[in-house]
Amino acid sequence: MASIEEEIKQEKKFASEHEKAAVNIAFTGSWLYNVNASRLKKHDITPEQFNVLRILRGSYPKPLMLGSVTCRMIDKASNATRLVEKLRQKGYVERERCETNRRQVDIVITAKGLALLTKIDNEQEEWLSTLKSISKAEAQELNRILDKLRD
Amino acid sequence: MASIEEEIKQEKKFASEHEKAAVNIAFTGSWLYNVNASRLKKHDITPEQFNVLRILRGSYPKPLMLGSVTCRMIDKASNATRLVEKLRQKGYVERERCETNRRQVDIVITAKGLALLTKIDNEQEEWLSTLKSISKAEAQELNRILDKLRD
DNA sequence: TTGAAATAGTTGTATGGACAATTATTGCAA
DNA sequence: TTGCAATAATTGTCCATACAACTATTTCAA
Repeated sequence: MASIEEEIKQEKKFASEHEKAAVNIAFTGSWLYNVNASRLKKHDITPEQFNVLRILRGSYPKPLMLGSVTCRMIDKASNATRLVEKLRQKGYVERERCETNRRQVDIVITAKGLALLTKIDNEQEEWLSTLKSISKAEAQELNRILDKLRD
Repeated sequence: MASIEEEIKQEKKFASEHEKAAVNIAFTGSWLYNVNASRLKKHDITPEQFNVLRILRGSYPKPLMLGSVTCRMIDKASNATRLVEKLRQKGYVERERCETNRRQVDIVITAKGLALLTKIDNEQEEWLSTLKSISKAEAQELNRILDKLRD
């Protein structure tokens, strides 16, 4: 097992378990992101775009306004506009100005977007196997501690 | 406590604890990054630049070649060149072509860079308090599980 | 000895995130 | 009623990452 100290070739010990945990979360998050990005790459889609598509599938066939997409995103950002525009150019989503409140923009996933997600679903097992070095109980404990950490 | 489902306003349950853990790591990592970025902002430095400076302090007064900086970084990237250049412009590091192997570039932290880190060290307690909602034992367990996950 | 392979770093382009300024629309209170 | 504040989205700028192409230097084997 490669400890976090070995991974970042750190000579000195961390000052505390808490500081080590902060680095470990960042490092593991980055590692996980790259594994995910590489499996999505063959579908010509980024993890961020994939995340937005899954959010839209969650509300399908009801559209979501842009702000609702943003607040469900893993990385809250102000550039949902640009992410959605990329997905629109690829034909995975459609945008329409909301008629009842013309400030809003309604976004809905297309049949092509749904088909892409279905295709990726079929590879889900392979992707999840990346995480199988920990047990279900350990995954539960991990989730519990991370939720508590953000308190 | 805000569970990860609440944080991303997910109606459906995750298919598995493992999938939930993957999202939880990404979400918590992003949250932690933003807390860190905001405390470093008053020093006009980014978390990535801060990380590079700490790496250079770790080897001070011995310089590190660029490749050694890269392999110690949390986010391995190919743009250590540009990160170091930003730090050089701010006067925090110096670069010099290595005389024994002219392909390499030696990088060393300056007195100004060391002084900046000392100043930030003094705020370390405040930053670490962000993580204090979990106990030391929980931090240890978290580190154990994350190390195992990357196996 | 010499030229191909390996090593170390740099640079261009695309993607995404942070933040601030701006536009358009709606709501509301004096 | 009107004009100011709030809401929703867009846009510009900067920083960072991913990846590929490229330069310079060193190594090594035919």
